[in-house]
Order: sequence, then structure tokens, then C-alpha cells
Amino acid sequence: MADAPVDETDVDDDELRAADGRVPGRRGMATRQKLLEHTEAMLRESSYRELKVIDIAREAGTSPATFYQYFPDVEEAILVLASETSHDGEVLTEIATAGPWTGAPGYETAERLVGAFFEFWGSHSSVLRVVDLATAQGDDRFRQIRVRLLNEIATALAQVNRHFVSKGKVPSGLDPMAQAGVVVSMLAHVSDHQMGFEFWGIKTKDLQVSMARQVYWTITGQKPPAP
Amino acid sequence: MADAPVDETDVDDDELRAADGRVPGRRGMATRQKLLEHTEAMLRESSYRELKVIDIAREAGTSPATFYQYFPDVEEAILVLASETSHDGEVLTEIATAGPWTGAPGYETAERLVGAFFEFWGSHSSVLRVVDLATAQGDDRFRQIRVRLLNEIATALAQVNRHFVSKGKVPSGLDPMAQAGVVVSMLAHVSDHQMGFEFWGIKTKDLQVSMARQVYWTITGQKPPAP
DNA sequence: CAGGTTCCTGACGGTGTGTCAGATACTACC
DNA sequence: GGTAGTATCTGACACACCGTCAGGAACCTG
Repeated sequence: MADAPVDETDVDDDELRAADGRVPGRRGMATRQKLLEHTEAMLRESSYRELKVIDIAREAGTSPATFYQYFPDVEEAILVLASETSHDGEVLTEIATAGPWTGAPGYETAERLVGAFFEFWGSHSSVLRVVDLATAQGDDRFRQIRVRLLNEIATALAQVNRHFVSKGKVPSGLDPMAQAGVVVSMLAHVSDHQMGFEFWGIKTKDLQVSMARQVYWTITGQKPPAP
Repeated sequence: MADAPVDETDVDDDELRAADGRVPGRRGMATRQKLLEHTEAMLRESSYRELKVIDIAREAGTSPATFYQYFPDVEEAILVLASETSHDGEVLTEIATAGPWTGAPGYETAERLVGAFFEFWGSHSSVLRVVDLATAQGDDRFRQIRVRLLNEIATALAQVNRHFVSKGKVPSGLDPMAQAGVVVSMLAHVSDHQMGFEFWGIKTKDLQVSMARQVYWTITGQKPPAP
């Protein structure tokens, strides 16, 4: 829950500051929140490229100048949304960590993880997509968020993988973090393109089964049960 | 939508047309090409969101008005780039189709496919990222390009997968197209985030090995050789 | 309700968009 | 080589968005 000490550029005070340096009160925080909500809503409806401050402000029933009171630009607002989102993603790490990963119950864990990924991505796709794009384009602020979200899960899975290496189930010589990273990438990307797959006539259920099997096999080195 | 500035004399013609309805000649095609090249270059350097017509034009040594002579907007120029890119991607399908997919040489095919994906994505990442984003945001024009590129590969891999199902190597009951789609998604996304992985200290080589193994196992149902 | 604080916004100079009409460069033909 | 005809380019314009600031409005609190 340590959302307070987030890096807020200037470090003289870990309080949240408006553009003019004041610390927002109740009313200010409320409009800030309203702006965030409308930013997310508009990001869902329109494209990232066409997301304009003026539209967000209009939709939120305020003026552009007010927006700039709380965020230096649109990116920064999305960054806040992304930060909140990455927090929500902790549930994924919990599934991976909790296990179990052995035998038939292990496969069910893989299934749960896949399901949770789909759900999580489905309800945060618009923001996560921007995180992905900005990260791939080298934006450091977004990369940090992305790491906070995915590195946790990857690390958890890598840990599980290491365990199975030590048991001799997974061949040694493979980098557990690479194994986990690939799995997480797959989960993220497929989740993000659910619609696209459905358009090809591929059922979400079939995707999930295919993914659960790959997750289980890669991480535990064991053959998944027959479908 | 297209504003069809030309009075509806003859509308349909599979010829390429400039904004004023004329068919571009040699000189026109040259500046169109120059604009495309600079569009790609600028997309590499700056972010998608900050890609401006005026900058492309300036960089290409021409005026914004000229840009609009050949493309209705920036998206449309990127669409052309994407279309060319998807053509380059046919090499990936060829690898998948050519095989072989059985035994040790089969694993080498998987390795070749992974390597080709990395190379292809590496040299077209900026355009492909936009294709991905726009597709995920529901843009139909980009979805078609994406399908043209990935569906081909996926179909090829699904065909291979079907073969191994019929041989009893892969359990039946799994949708081959889902299997292939997941694999292709993984290849695409990991390729796109090479830099990100390296930042975590994961070696590209380790990623490739991990991916080749997953491709081989998922598609052929056979255990990959020990690393 | 006076005085202080927090919050909001109108107004503005700067930049990018997208569309013309007209200027300019090329080509073909005499 | 000159000229008509076409292809190509661009200056100029009206409009939209950005990002800033000074000052006004709303909200305390006593």
C-alpha cells in the first residue's frame, strides 16, 4: 500500500502538489480524481493519439487550465492510472506464489493464473496498452511501472521454475527468468488481443487451455493432463 | 471518411491517386516515397503520439500541404508502411511451411523461426507497434494488415500442429489455430520487448532458447532436446 | 460577514491541422 | 526554342489544441 512515496519529480516534499505548489484539499482531490476517471474513460473510447486535454476537461465539466493544475500533461495522468493499475495486478503474483504447482492441482493453478490474466487485462487494457507502447518506445517512467507489475509475477514464476529445475524436472541450463519472462509476455499479449483472436473464430476458452498448458509445461517441466 | 473532392465522374480505379484526383507521375511518386521514408524515420526517433505532419514534411524538405497531397493523415502513411512490412514478413511463413518439423532438425526449424522473428521485429518494430496498438484499439484498416501478416504464419503453424495431432503426438481436443495463435503472439511480443528484457539482465540468447523450446513443444508435441 | 485560502477559468501567444487557389516546374509537341 | 498543357508544390488561411498566468469565484473559519 506504499503509494505515497511515489517519485514525484521534486523531492522536497512527498506530499502531492498542484501546479502552483499548493497541497490540494478535499475539493481539489475530488476534481483531480474526476479528471483521472474521465482520462481513463476517454482512453477507452477514443484512440491514444487522439486523446486531447481539452476533451478530457470538457467531459469532466471543467476547463483545460484545471487539468494542467493537476497534471503537467496527458501522459502524466495516464502514468497515475497505470500506477494504480499495477497495484491491482498484485493479485496475479499472489496466484503464482501461492501455488500449488505440483501434479493436477498444479495445472489448475496455471489455469487460474491464465484466467486471472484475462480478467485483469480485460478490465485495464486501454491503460496497459499505453504502458506497453511507451515502454517499447523507451519511456523510462512507464518502464518502471511495467517492471513493477510484470517483474513481480515473472520473479515469482522464475522461483517456481527454479524449484523444478532443482528437482530435475526442468533441464538446467535454461535461465529461469527468461522462461518466466517469455511466459508472462505471452499471457500479457494474448490477453490484450482477445478480440482479435475471436475475430479469427478462435474461442477464448481454447486460447486459455492452450496457454495454461504452455505455462504449466514451461514452468514445471511436467506434461499437462490430457485436455 | 474520404471526402471525395473530385466530382463523381469516374470514382473507381485501382490506380493510386493524389488528393486532387490526379495519378502521380514519376516526380510525384518520388516525393511520396520520400515522405514515407521520413515518416518511418521519425516514427523510430520520436513517439507515435508526437509524430506530426509538419515535422515529417520539414524533414523531407517539403511543405505540410504536399504531405496531404499524398496521404489524408499520418495514420494512412503508416498504413502504407505497415502494408509493405507485412509483405516482408512472408519469410516467416516460409520458414514455418518449409519445415522440417520432426526430430532434431525440427527443433532447428523452431530455432530458425525464433531467430527470424527477432530479426524481423527488430528492424520493423516501430511500425509494427503502431499496427498492434491500432488493432487493439479496434482500427479495422490496421487489423487487416495485422491479419495478413500473422494469420499466414499462424495458419502455417496450425497446419503443422494438425499433422502432429493426427500422428498422436499432440493430444486432440486442442484447437490448432489457438495453439498457433498463442505461439505467434508470444514470438511477436517478446521480440518487441527485447530491450525491456535485456534491461532485466536477461540475455537475448536465453530468451530465444526458451522460446524455441516452447514453439517446438506446443506445435509438435515433442520434447525438445536438452539445452 | 471579513479576511484568508483554495480552486477555477478566461484570455492569450504559440504551434499543428487540413484546404484552397494560384504559383512553379516539368513535358511534349510544334 | 517557344509555348501550351499538365503535374507538382506551397503560401495563406481558418480552425483546433496547447500550456501559462493573472485574477475572479467558491469555500472556509472565526
